[in-house]
Amino acid sequence: MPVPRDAASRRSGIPDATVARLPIYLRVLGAFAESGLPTVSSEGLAAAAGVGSAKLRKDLSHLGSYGTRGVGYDVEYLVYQISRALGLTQHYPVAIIGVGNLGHALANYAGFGTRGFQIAALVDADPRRAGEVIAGIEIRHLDELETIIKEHEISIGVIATPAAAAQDVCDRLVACGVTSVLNFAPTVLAVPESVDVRKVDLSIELQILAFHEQRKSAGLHGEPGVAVPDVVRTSVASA
Amino acid sequence: MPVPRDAASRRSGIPDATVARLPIYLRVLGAFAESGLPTVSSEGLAAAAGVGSAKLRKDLSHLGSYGTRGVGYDVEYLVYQISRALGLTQHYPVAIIGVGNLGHALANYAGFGTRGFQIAALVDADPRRAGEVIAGIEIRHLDELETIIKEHEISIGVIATPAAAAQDVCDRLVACGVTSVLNFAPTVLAVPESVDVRKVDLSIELQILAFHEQRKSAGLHGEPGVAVPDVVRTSVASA
DNA sequence: CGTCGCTTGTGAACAGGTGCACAAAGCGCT
DNA sequence: AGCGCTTTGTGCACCTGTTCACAAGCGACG
Ligand SMILES: NC(=O)c1ccc[n+]([C@@H]2O[C@H](COP(=O)([O-])OP(=O)(O)OC[C@H]3O[C@@H](n4cnc5c(N)ncnc54)[C@H](O)[C@@H]3O)[C@@H](O)[C@H]2O)c1
Ligand SMILES: NC(=O)c1ccc[n+]([C@@H]2O[C@H](COP(=O)([O-])OP(=O)(O)OC[C@H]3O[C@@H](n4cnc5c(N)ncnc54)[C@H](O)[C@@H]3O)[C@@H](O)[C@H]2O)c1
Repeated sequence: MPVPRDAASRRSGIPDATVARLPIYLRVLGAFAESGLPTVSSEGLAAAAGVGSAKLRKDLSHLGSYGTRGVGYDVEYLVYQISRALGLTQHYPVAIIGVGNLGHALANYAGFGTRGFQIAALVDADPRRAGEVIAGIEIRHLDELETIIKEHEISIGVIATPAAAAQDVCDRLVACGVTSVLNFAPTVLAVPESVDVRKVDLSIELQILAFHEQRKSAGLHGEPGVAVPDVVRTSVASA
Repeated sequence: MPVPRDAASRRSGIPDATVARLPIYLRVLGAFAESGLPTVSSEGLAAAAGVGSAKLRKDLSHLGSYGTRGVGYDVEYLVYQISRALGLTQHYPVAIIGVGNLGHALANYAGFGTRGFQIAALVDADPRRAGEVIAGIEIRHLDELETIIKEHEISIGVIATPAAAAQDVCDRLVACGVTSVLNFAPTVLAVPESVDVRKVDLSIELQILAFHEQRKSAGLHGEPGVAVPDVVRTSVASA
């Protein structure tokens, strides 16, 4: 029985690009709701979210036909529908592994819990850190990792360890049932296909910005649109 | 004079998707270089970077025809070429605005300076923070923002203030010449077209993971690929 | 020097995502 | 009820990016 639906539909019914934007809409809608606005047009919402209105309408159309022609979308109802589509009607406990500089900031981050996420565990390899309490959560030692993950039925792990430890930690998380990982360490993690990994990488972001900076300054004293000037293959190591 | 080159070429010669991956290749190549490996095949490099080998070859082909058929790519030379393409032969001073939990972590982050970036200034609105020294840099008060940016000729700004202050800070940065912004605050920033903004948003990442989590657990006790069940439009506010 | 095996670079097909433009649909006003 | 104004939802064309598959190129080896 061939089911030649397109790949996006086969997986979830909602395209990845849309899923990545839904949280932005959700946040903007939250602000609208607080200011008491009952409805928004696609135009208004799109402007606030920094996207085109057609794209926004197409995104929302994947969730269903909410919205009233001639009027717009009911803010509260749309918040509910997007939340439901994203799976935010459930609460997800998360564990943070590696409570150094970054891990501390994450643990203290208030915006964490606002949308259905709750820090259930903090884990670090350094025995001196064990026992320290941050934001009401006690740091536990790495030895207890498996116990803690299973005890709290954690399915989302946040890795904030040094790069060298990340793959190891990730393997252990996956082994005890974690199926989603948010990785702050600058490494490519290898995981089974059934596990989702997203990465947040500061230095990659900066390097992308640097690329565009270079483009801009090159344009100032040269032809716009010229290719990168080629260099003779000499003195490689000197640069 | 019509110049119907494709849009990617018109902008820079290198597609955006490729630019976003080059830093990953660069990091992996760095590891290879340290372990003394003289050359890599596209297969080997692709595996370490977590991409397909064809994609990697196409990416590299946008920089030029480095690489030797039957052999692979010279690791050191490729590092140099990618660095050059990304504009990392120059050094970029960056400013961090907002030195709270997150700002402190960023300022202490060693991996920052490793690839041509250097923290040139720390700025915070809280007068009690002014004078504090982190990683050898003194925190300055927000009032001095314009002076500092111009003094150091900073073109890349990192915003780590609360969301409410982000747009304001961004406007001021742009006004004194900053052309690239890395935004950690959960807000959509409005900027002129000539300015690049990239955002790092923890809660968006988590929400995307939550979406996939939901998909997985739905699959366990239902049909895979079913659409989201529709709900009657009642009791909107109750959820 | 010719041949063989390996790996690059790329044309071409494909897939996913975007933006335009408009018909369909609801609302309010007369 | 009818009309006109507004805004949604979507078909369609376009464009960017991915994947496949293979000819061309290079080194090694006999
Ligand atoms: N600090 C930043 O702003 C920043 C920015 C981007 C990326 N990162 C990355 O985030 C990671 C953490 O950065 P940081 O500045 O917090 O470093 P850090 O050295 O301050 O903290 C690392 C923590 O991880 C713990 N740890 C080490 N091995 C562990 C293991 N196997 N299991 C559990 N915990 C372990 C250490 O005890 C330490 O507390 C690094 O990979 C870094 O590259 C940091
Ligand atoms: N802490 C995290 O892990 C984390 C994660 C993701 C996103 N964020 C976001 O990053 C931002 C900072 O988070 P944080 O935890 O460091 O908050 P924080 O409250 O600890 O720090 C904010 C700092 O910004 C300063 N500030 C306020 N207004 C300012 C202004 N107009 N100009 C300059 N400085 C100003 C404050 O004095 C304070 O030092 C927030 O927008 C937060 O939502 C934080």
